[in-house]
Amino acid sequence: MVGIEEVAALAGVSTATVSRALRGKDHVSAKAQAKVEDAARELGYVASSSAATLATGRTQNIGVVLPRIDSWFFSVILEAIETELIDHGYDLTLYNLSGGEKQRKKIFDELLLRKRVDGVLTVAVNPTEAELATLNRMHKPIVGIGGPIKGARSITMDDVAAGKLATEHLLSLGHTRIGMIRGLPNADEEFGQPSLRYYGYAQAMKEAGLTINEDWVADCDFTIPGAYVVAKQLFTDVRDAPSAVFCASDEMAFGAIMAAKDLGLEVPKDLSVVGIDDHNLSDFFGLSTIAQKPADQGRAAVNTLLDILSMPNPEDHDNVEDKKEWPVKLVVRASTAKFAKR
Amino acid sequence: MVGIEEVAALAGVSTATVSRALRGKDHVSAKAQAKVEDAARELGYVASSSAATLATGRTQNIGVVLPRIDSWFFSVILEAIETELIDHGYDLTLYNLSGGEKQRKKIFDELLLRKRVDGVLTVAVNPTEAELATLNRMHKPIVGIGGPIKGARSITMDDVAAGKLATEHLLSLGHTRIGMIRGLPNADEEFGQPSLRYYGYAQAMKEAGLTINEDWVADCDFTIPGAYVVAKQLFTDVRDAPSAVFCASDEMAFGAIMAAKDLGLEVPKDLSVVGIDDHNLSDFFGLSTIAQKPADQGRAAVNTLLDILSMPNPEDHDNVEDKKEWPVKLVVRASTAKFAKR
DNA sequence: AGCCTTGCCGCAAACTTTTGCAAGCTAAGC
DNA sequence: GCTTAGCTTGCAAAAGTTTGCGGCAAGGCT
Repeated sequence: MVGIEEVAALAGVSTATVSRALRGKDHVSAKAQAKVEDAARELGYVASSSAATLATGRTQNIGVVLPRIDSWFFSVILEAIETELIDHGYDLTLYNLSGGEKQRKKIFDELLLRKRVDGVLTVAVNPTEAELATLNRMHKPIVGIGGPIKGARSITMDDVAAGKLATEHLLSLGHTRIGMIRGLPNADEEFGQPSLRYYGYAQAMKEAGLTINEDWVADCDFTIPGAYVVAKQLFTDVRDAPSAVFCASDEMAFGAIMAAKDLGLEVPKDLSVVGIDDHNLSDFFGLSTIAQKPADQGRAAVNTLLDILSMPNPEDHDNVEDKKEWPVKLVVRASTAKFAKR
Repeated sequence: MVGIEEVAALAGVSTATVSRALRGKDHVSAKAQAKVEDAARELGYVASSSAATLATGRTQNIGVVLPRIDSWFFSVILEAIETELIDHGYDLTLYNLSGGEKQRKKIFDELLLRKRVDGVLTVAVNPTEAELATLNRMHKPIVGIGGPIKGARSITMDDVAAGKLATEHLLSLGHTRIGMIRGLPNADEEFGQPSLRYYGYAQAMKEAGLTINEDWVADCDFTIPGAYVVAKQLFTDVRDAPSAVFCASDEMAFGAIMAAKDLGLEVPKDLSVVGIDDHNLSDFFGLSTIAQKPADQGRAAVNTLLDILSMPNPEDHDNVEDKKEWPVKLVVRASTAKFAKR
């Protein structure tokens, strides 16, 4: 296995010069630089990251923790994070929490602390006080996406505002009989998005002087099939069905749209549907929705984390609360229309 | 930062004993074991993985390379791989190739070789000879999923057989006018699954004594919207439309089903549809399909890689070609039925 | 009682790189 | 021509763990 010494020998310089030349940090004469680079290429030398880490204390590696991967939001965000990290010369080690509580403990108590990562990015994960404390003790900065983290930096959209915006869109079209398919409170999300989005809905309804018909509000598990089932009930069960429905996620909106179609209802003539996400299939379904651009959120999170890491003195790394509101935007497509008496 | 020496001091033993006690490998007296564990817990000590790597040459870390993450197959497989690796005490560092050729070169030439990973897992990525050679030179074993790798181990389903099985299912139901929506040859897949699945279809048709109507074969980009568009054409354009269609992926089958519905066709009465994958939404759509169980494939790949790594002598690591066929299974649901004259 | 085996444990080398410090060299200025 | 400044380079220490080898103690056997 070829090490830095072989390269130094071949280039006729010391290992110190090799190290400096290859990283281009310090001043090295052009001649030496060239000799070293040639030698390194010839030998196929690439530095051992463990040795470098040991010497510098930096791993050039970020730990990313998320509850699951196999769903639209998480996979999109993960892909964006990965690409952004690579661009900045960082590796990504992945931890998904789908293995249960024991695995979570292992990840936070051991894996993240093995001096294997310089910092941590969490997505829709709410670290406990204890978890945050260990991270802090190790001076590992953390930034979260998809939910405010008490005592740390986070990038998160305003779920109440999003829910309100979606509902107001329906209101502005003249709808008054507006239902909602909301997420189950104990879904993966650890931050109560389900309730927050419902609050936004409730708030908008109240401000419009409308009361909420509880029969028009259904709980659902955030999946297409789940929404299909509750939507079918919602649109048939009650004598007086809603003329519009706000779904707490785009995938649930897809289920609702398909349910409506199967019931012979036309969207948006008979029923307006609005979601939250701007899923990559939303365009296909013609779904009006609140865009939250997870890929951009991921990139932004990477950049704030890397900013923190580039600060000169380590005590600055310590986690301080700083919640950055992520803007949301209404995207109007073909699933919403002016209310028309049936 | 607390190191092994502090623990040794507090426990009143040498660092050697601490190391041995904490990993439970060597024989350590029960008393010493307890003392060390207490001390470590008290100080919140956890070993530095870089130092351990430097000393042992093993990283306890696997590199996983895939073309994308934001699609069903890849995210499911990635999640399974991650969980399996954690269970075995390994970390996962993730490389996705969506950043283009330059990024790919960087990943294979630098990142994977920094002695940061013990082995490599690729999903639907076909390494070039050169890439394979560097890996080999570094004695990094590699195992691939989703396509045979020349000169390395791989786990892959038989795409021809899958296509044939799907088609034969339709044939066995009495269909003769069978179309196919196949994938575009230059999709992400680097192995030509599109053509392979088509060969299976063609073979089954030929063996049944049927000729293929080229008007009933359409190319598509493996997406739902894409399939929706071509399916609509397929079912209307020709005077004599097919009575059954085989889609090279489940997502394309979903698009086809929705297209049929929008055209007023009933599935399976007017049209039978079969796919490949067993996507998690296939049940919802009632889609008959060929299951390929990506999560199981991922776990199997992890285990063969870990088996290789646990071999005593390093020369055994060298990559040898060994293609393991992954079994596929027909899952019959509600989207296929006996052919009935319209 | 002495010897041998067995089981634990500690010493110190090894793994590979980075970096502070000091020294060497070159060129410029007086 | 000599001094000085500034750039370049090398020496060697340091980072934190693992592990082969040898020593030591205790217990069993003759």
